[in-house]
Amino acid sequence: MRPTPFSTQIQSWYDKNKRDLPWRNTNDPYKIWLSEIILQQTRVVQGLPYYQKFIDSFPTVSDLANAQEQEVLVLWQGLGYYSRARNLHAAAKMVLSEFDGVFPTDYQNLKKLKGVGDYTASAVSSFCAQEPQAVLDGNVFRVLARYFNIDLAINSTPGQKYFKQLALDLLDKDQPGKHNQAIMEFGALQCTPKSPDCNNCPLNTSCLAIKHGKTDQLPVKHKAKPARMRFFNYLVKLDPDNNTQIQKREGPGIWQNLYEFPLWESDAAIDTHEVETYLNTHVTDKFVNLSRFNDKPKIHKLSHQHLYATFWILEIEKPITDPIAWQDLDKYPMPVLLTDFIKAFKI
DNA sequence: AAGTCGGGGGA
DNA sequence: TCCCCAGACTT
Repeated sequence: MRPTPFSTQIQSWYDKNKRDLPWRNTNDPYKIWLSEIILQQTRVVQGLPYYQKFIDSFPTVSDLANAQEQEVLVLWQGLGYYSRARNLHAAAKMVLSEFDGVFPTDYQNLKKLKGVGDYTASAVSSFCAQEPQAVLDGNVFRVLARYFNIDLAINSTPGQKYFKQLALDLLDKDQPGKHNQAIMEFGALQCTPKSPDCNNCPLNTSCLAIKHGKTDQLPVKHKAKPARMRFFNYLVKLDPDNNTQIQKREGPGIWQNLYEFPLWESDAAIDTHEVETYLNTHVTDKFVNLSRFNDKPKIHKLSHQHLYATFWILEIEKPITDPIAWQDLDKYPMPVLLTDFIKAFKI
């Protein structure tokens, strides 16, 4: 079957404008999958160094499966959405246990892997096995919404169904992998979210958003509810040997399986006196000095939470019972809020 | 169907 | 400041 004019033009644009990215120079489904997990909700420039680190540390899916989760999380540190890293590791183990170490390339089996949803299964199966599956990511939503002037919300159920069918109708079944990569690259480089370069676009004569002057209003997306505020008081203990104490964050919630200093979450900003009261009733270590590291709360913004963090330095009288040497902190995966503090704090 | 899960960067 | 980024999972 002949590709649609849309696909032909997109692929022609792709031939001239595609970036040279490392995961485009391989057919190894393990590497393709790894790149797709890293790139979920993540810009290429941000994900690129992480991809290289993972390939260097774990050249094969067996290497990844045999690692400790903590190693994987340390490598993932700073990239966010840490469930991706936990699921990545679990999926690698599944490949060994359920697929005899052979990474699947078909949609149905890919979808069984933890962390692999419709997008990633479509991407890997179309790239590696030329399976006729249409990808639907933020780029594709934007390109299709504009080119066909569709105002269904991309984060509504009717919108998802409509765009999925449209993407499938447009797919070049003979070259689904190239088609999918082309439309995503087109969205990333040409049909950008803000101020797209429509004057220099090969589709500008047939684009319905341009025709109706609605390019800057598409795609339509329902707004997220505003973030909630949280107040984190980190108790940074230092004993006479310059050892400190950290603990693993258990689920549910943010930063599962990452480490942090002992945390007191309060329902408002706290002053020194209130911290002293808290310490006297909740912390058994005797401290010889208490000081506040940051005068104003450090604001750390996540998608759905705004964290107001204060670091309290506690000089402890006796050696800590479960000590961590300060210089060993980098062996533990931690959120950026804490690695920034550790970087700034000099003993 | 709505909420949750990070962090960074562009305008 | 707001929005988006090669989405997936839970409730």
